[in-house]
Amino acid sequence: MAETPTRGDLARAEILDAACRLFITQGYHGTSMRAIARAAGGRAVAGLYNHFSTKEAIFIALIEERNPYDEMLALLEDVSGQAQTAPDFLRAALEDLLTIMPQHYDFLQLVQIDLREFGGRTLGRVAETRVFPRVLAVIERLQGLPGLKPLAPPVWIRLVASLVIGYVVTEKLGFFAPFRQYTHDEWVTIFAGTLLNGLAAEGA
Amino acid sequence: MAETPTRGDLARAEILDAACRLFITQGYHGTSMRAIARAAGGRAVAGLYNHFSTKEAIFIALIEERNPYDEMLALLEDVSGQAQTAPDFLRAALEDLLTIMPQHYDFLQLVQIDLREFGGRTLGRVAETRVFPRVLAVIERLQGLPGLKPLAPPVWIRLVASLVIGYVVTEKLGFFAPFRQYTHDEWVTIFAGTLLNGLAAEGA
DNA sequence: ATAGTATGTATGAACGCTCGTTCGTATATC
DNA sequence: GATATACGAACGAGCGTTCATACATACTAT
Repeated sequence: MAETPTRGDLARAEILDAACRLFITQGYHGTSMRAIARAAGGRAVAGLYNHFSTKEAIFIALIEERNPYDEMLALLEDVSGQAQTAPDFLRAALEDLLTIMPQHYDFLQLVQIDLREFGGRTLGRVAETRVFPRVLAVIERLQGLPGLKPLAPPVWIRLVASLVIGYVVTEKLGFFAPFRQYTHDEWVTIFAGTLLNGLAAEGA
Repeated sequence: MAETPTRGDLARAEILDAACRLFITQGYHGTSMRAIARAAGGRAVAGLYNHFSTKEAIFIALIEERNPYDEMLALLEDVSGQAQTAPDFLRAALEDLLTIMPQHYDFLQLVQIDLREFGGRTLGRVAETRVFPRVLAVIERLQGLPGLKPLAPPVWIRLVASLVIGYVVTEKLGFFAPFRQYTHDEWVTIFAGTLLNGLAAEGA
């Protein structure tokens, strides 16, 4: 395996790269096949159809082949196996996810496009078959750890998802705020530090 | 004032309602003028141009006329005037924002569309002139309150924004999770309760 | 009160353009 | 010579927008 890529493989990848860039900045319906062809090395439109049967097939390929779920789930499972208390788990998981997330910014944008313009159909297929089962297993293990308030398990996945998604979206919104951008370390401080410890320790 | 609305006013509002609905579910470029006309009482396309000069003008009108900034800023300023400590402020502000936010779900969706398909131009104009000055004033007042960790002021607006946005987006994502939806009270418990108090009190 | 008129609001048909896709064919690659 | 990949040209369909025109409403002059 790891065969040397054929000319077609390279073309396919170049098309996916270009399409991803355009989908993210213009949306799916705002991106034309001609624009993709132009951005993928100035090709002709017709050539795209040697690699993808339709425009939607390009989008589906991006969601299915370029998602970070395997990497993220592996880390989550690793953390869940090591943490001794629920707060430990949450803090470690946040640290890991906040590290991985920015490396897959493109995919998160694609997710939002799928939600907006396809009602989430594309992501839904991937999540239901490949992601949720493993997340549920992690939550189950988490149930046995001390330091967990009596909240239903889904709260945890939503809590983490909310923080991480908020982090990413806010970074984007930050464009409008006349403030400097914050570093990764500052974000970890804010979420896992200030939020979980400092504030409440001093609060009412 | 408060004149009785003319036939044109009613038509205009009906068009905006229909356009908002379609933009949210299909995106800006995924929504056609004909689809808007059809959804706005089965009108003819040409009639839309008696009320809006272009398709983009409809979107701009939605962002400019149907944003909740005045209401939200008034509440934020009210809370900031009453709170005696920074944690008090954060908790009260969260409670208020989580109450208001779901009532303006549509607008938050429009914001995301503007970010995606227009690079945020539309929202940017509104935010810079009408929103940021007032937010900065609140942050300034907050600086004088006890219980505030030595973080730069922008952290606070980002923190709140992150939580609120995450909450809204996660509610949307919840569609894919095989869990029940959570009530407003449960969310307040999770954010202002568990997050700020319970967890850290039991954590390391 | 009535007739006439200006104004606001609606319409169907059409224009030029771009869209996603297909076709026939040419050029690489093996 | 077979197969994979590329191309230019063309298709029908749908797009945003405009135009000429008709109906509804409100105001003015009689």
